[in-house]
Amino acid sequence: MGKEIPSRSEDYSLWYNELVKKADLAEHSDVRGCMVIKPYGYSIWEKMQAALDKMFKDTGHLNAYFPLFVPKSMFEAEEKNAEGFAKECAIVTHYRLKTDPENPGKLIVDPEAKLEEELVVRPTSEAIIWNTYKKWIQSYRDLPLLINQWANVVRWEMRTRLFLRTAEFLWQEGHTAHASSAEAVQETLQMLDVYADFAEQFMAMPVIKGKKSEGERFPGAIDTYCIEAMMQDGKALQAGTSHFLGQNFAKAFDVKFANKEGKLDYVWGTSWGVSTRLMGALIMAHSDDEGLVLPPKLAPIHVVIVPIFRSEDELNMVTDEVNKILKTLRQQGWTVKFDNRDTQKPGYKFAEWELKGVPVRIAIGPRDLANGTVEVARRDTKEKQVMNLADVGTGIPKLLDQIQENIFQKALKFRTEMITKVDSYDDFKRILDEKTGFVLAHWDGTPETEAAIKEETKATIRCIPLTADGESGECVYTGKPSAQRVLFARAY
RNA sequence: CGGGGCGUAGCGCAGCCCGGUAGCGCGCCACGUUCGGGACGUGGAGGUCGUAGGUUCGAAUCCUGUCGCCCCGACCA
Repeated sequence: MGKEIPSRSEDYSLWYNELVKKADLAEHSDVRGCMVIKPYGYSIWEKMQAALDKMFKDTGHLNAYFPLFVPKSMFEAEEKNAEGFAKECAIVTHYRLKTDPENPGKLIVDPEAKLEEELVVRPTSEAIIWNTYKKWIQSYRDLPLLINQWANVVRWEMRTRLFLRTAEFLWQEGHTAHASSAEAVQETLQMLDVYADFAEQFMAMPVIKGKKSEGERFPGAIDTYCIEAMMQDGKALQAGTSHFLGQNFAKAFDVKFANKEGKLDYVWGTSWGVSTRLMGALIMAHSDDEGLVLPPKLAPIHVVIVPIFRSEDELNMVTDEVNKILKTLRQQGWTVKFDNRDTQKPGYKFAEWELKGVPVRIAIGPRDLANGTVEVARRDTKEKQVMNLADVGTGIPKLLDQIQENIFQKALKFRTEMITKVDSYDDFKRILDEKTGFVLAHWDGTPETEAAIKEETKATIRCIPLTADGESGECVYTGKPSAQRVLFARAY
């Protein structure tokens, strides 16, 4: 009791918020705009980190760590980047507090402890990292430099939402330096692929790869690529970005290298990142009115076993059988939880583990012991089946695979249905209002048109898809020529 | 920053308009009955009513200030 969440149809936003809290993923802290990520939520993040970290290392990257603070003069070196983030920076101006002489027991900022130069709490780390790279790079032999860092960043957002937009969030940011433009572009696209693979294979969330329009580009980048996902309420979510920085940061921080011909040149850069926002994406992509639906590859608990018993004797008999199942499944590397609490009834446990999105539940009681079976329930479809005890070792892993695949296919089907081609502005607006989702439309390529459409419809260009069909046409807004359709949507 | 809402027991809330011994549900503790889809009974513990000041014989309640959080909007690589 008391764990019900509102339905998606009733109030999607409320459903999301309540789900995050009731499933023990995160909660608001008393610090404005900041959240506490609770153990269950954090363990999902750790799963994401582990998978991504391996992918980064498999593509030749190494982890490092750079400071949280960026001196203001360093921060402002790359002008566009600084300008882009200026409005949402937290600044450290002092380094000491002291007792308030007029208010004993309270502290005030010590005016005598003012920093000579303010420190910006990093909203992103290009500045501090490129400032460092200057010292690390002299020759083409030092390139490519392939670094990633796992860190927290702070962006003073006016309005926040758990996981989707918080004032402080966790992420990874890759920062690489290369000897040629082509190589840097290749890196940018490679990491975009890594993100897309991660989203689809681990999160079971289909994404569309594309390039951002000028207006949505990362400040300081030449090109920003992204993966865009579709949420169940028809809104898009940017799930990851990969930037080709050109020589912008190298020039701002004077990072030059001697090439094979002995001539000095600025290095070419990339940066790319995904954040705890992926948690929000994961939740909104799959979950239902009963709670979380987690893809097995990211579920902290793959299988929960709920014993059915009336007496201690019955529990003991069930436990003997459960121990065998635990051994079998754990040997295969699955995380299995045996929920043998005698303080909650089975029905309560069923509901609770459904809320938490555990992919497979096994119930086993006296009836099963007599028949040599277990009851197996899958979270994604809520279907139950009776499985012979002897088959558990092969049947459960197979089922987990099926669930991973089913979740992805379901999301893919939904995403496909939520893409609509439109050829007139009337249709464009109607689809956005009535059907929602992605709208594929022709655009004349100008920032003015993009801004006007955004102003009138709140839809933004999510991306210019990389898999363009090459179909030319006329801009839905101005009627001017367009080389290809771009993807519009209202977005988080 | 504009608009709205809320700070009262661990959580969710009522009480405030109309000042007079601080309540309800869930949770928690104990015991018993229960246990294959969110159990029930009985008893019990738990609150400086965000905070500072004012009015009053008396303030959760009225007044003033202040802090914080949430929601909607603007903003958001």
